[in-house]
Order: sequence, then C-alpha cells, then structure tokens
Amino acid sequence: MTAQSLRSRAGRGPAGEQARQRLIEAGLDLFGRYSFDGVSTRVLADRADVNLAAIQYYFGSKEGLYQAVANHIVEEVKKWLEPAISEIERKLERDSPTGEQCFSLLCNLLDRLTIKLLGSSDSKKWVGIIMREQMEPTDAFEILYEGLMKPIDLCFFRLVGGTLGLDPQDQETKLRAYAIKGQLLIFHVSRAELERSLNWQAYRSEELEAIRSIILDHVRAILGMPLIERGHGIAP
Amino acid sequence: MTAQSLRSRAGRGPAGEQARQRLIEAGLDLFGRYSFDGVSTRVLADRADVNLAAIQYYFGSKEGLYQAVANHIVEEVKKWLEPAISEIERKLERDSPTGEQCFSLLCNLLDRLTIKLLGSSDSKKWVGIIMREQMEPTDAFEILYEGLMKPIDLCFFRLVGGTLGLDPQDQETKLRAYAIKGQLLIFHVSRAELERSLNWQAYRSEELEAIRSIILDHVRAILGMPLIERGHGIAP
DNA sequence: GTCTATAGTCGGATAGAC
DNA sequence: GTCTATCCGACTATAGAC
Repeated sequence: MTAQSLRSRAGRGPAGEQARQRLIEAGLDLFGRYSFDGVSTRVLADRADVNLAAIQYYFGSKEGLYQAVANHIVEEVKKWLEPAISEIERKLERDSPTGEQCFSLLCNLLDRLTIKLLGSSDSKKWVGIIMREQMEPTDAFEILYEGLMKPIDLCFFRLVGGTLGLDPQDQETKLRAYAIKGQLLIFHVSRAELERSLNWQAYRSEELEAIRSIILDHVRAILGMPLIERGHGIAP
Repeated sequence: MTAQSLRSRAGRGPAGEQARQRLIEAGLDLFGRYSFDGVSTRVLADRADVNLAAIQYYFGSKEGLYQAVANHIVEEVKKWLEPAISEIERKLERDSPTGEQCFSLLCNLLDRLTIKLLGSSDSKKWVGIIMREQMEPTDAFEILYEGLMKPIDLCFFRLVGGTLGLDPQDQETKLRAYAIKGQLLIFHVSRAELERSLNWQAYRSEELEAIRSIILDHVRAILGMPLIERGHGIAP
C-alpha cells in the first residue's frame, strides 16, 4: 500500500537505522529470555515491528543479528561500567593504595554491580545471553569475554590482590575473586529458586539492601577486614 | 488423552525398557548441552540409536521426554545425595549439635558437592538443564525444585543456621546459605571463563583441591569459625 | 529501503506395514 | 514393539515488485 508505506517511512531516520536498533533491542530481549534456538525470525521481526526480510537485509542472517546483539551488550554495559573501572585503575596506578583502600574500592565496585545485576530489569536479558554462552560457547563468547568479562575480572583481581597483599595474577587471588563474584551471581541466576524459598515477589530496594549487606559482610570476612558500619567509608 | 494412555502402557517389555533408558540418556546429554530447542527429535533418536517414532511412543512427545529426563536427574542425584542428607538430618535431630559440629557437617556437605559438581563430567549435563530452568522455567522446574533444590537448600539452611545460632528460616540464614552456594556454583557455570583466565585445561584433582580449600576457608571466615588446617596450609 | 510472496528445508508428529 | 514413509506446519532465507 503506497499510502501506508509513505506514512511509515515518514517518521523514520535515514538508512533504516531505526529498524536496526529495533531489531537489536528485540534480539536482546528474546535471545536473552529464550536462547538463540528458542526464538524464530518471525517472532523477532514481529516484536521489532519490522519486516521479516529485514533481518537478512540488515544483519545477513539470524546469526548475524545475534552477534550484533552481543556487540550491543558489550557497548551498553561498558558505557555504564567503563567510568568506574578506569577510575579504579587510575587510583591503583597513581596512589598505590593500601589494603584498606583497595577493599573500599572493591566494595564500591560490588555495590555498583549489585544494583546493575539485580536491580535493573534489563540485566536479565544480557546476563541470560552471557550464561548460555558460558554453558555452550558460540562465536559470540569471544566478543563477550574480551569486551566484558575479562576487563571486569582483571579489575577484581587487582582489587582482591591489593587487599590481600597478593599478586593479582596469583592463583589464590583469582580463585578468591571468583568466589566473591559467585556470591553476587547466584542472586541473579537462582532468582526463581530464591523468590520461592524466601517468599519474595521480586527484588525491591529492601531485598536488594539485604543482599547487599550480606555480600559486603562476607567479603569483609573473607578478606580479613575489620567490621564496617552500613554505608562503608568511601575514601575519595 | 492418547499420549497419557500410551505413556502408561508403553515400554513394558525388556527391549522397550532399554529403548526408554537410551532415550533418557541421550536427552540428558543433549538437552543439557544444547537446551530443549537446540536439539531435534531426529538427533535424539539417532543418538539413542532408536527409531524416530520411539519418542512419541514411549514419552508421548518431545516435551514428555524432557520431563522424563528431569525426573531421571532427580532420581540419580538423590540416589547419591540422599544418604548424606538424611544422615545430616538424623544428627541434627538426635544430637542437637553445637555450632562447631554444624560447621563440620556443612564442610563435609560442601566437599561432597564440590566433588560431584566440579569433578564428575556428567554433572555438566544436569546442571545445564537446571540452570536453563532457572533462567526460563518450564513445567520441569517444579520437578527439579521439589525433588532436588528444595531438599538441598533446606539442609544448607539448617546447617548454616546451626552454625550461626540462627533459625534456619531466618532471612539472614537463607541469604548467607545462598551466598555460600554461589561460591561453589560459579566454579561450575563460569568454567569456560575460569579455564581461560587461569590457564587450566580442566578441573583435575589438583585444581579441585585448590578450589575446595578456598571455598572452605571462605565459609569458615564467613561463619566466624576458627582456622582449619586440612586445606591449603594455613599456619596453625 | 521496504515489503510480499514464496522457495527450499527441517521440525514434530502420525499411520500403518511388519 | 519396531520401523518406514509421510504429512504438514514452521523455519530461514531469497527474489523481485514497489
């Protein structure tokens, strides 16, 4: 229909940039929820409100869209995390902080991650994709690992190592850092189980605060730091 | 319904029982690796070395097979875990153990779980299915939750509560127990990331021992117990 | 650039021979 | 109980009109 296509084109940006964006958004949501195989191109196009042929046109294939989604995840999360990470790295390199200061930086990072990972509803989408890639890696794993996991891990290693007075590359440092990360991760991946067992409907700010304080207390104990009062010292 | 009556009737002969078993084994392996949508009935039948029509004949549908696999997971893991759990429960009820004794029982349970979860290659299959069910539950979630996760959680709650002198149903108890479980879980689900970052080829007994001693030390610190020496050489 | 129509393939499920 | 042949709907991808 000429009239309709003219009208739908009227509000669009140039070169179908908007259609691209809508497809990536739909892919992030649906792939994250149902996995690559669990979503058909028809459902994707429908959700994105674009034509079925648009996936091939813009991304070459369904797989191409999936990888574009992986890249989008890296960009979006980095946009939000990069400032925090580079600030930590700056402090580590300039001030050669003490164990206590490293610990304080680690607590800040964990706070940030807790809010992002458990408090925002869109985290479910990208964590779902990352988890599935961990279980059965595809080409997208490389994108996610290099762009996201590796930088975060490195930051963890340096902070945990700094707190314990160990080399960031020590096996012990890394294992302790992973164990700490695991305490955060489980509250995301076992959400269904947890909500049943604790009779929670969702993670509201109350529940988030309970989780946050437990994790921080555990990290404190693990790293042998003294007790901290709520709203631990943020040393500038 | 036809499927229901077929399911109850089918597989009476010894040959039929074998076909059933082979299909469940194939389903466990392939669903665990690639998810429900990631495996076709043709691939399943091929792997099980049975006819394509056997899936409908024995299980009514592909979904029926999937749920049979979930039941199989519960049975198999319970067969292995039930003795440990009921022994713990017996001790908890008969001896009303001290905090130290609860902690010791918890360490034993964690040891057992570490070996099963990280040391055996078939754990990847059923943990894969459980993880996917956590992310996007289907009917099989109920089977796995009631049969597996709930009993394990309960045991954890009682031991952690016993160690801390808290009620097993306290929110604090539960959250601390989950955080502890998370430290174990991450070494399973992030295996791909970990092996890269630590340059490990696999979890051999050396690596398992390193993980084990880190986790036990963390749990000890979290629960405020004194240093234990059966691990990675902490000064007495 | 956008859309319709359709090709070509593969999915789960079934009927009926043996 | 087992297996072959087949149905039919859903899938990804493409061709070509506009």
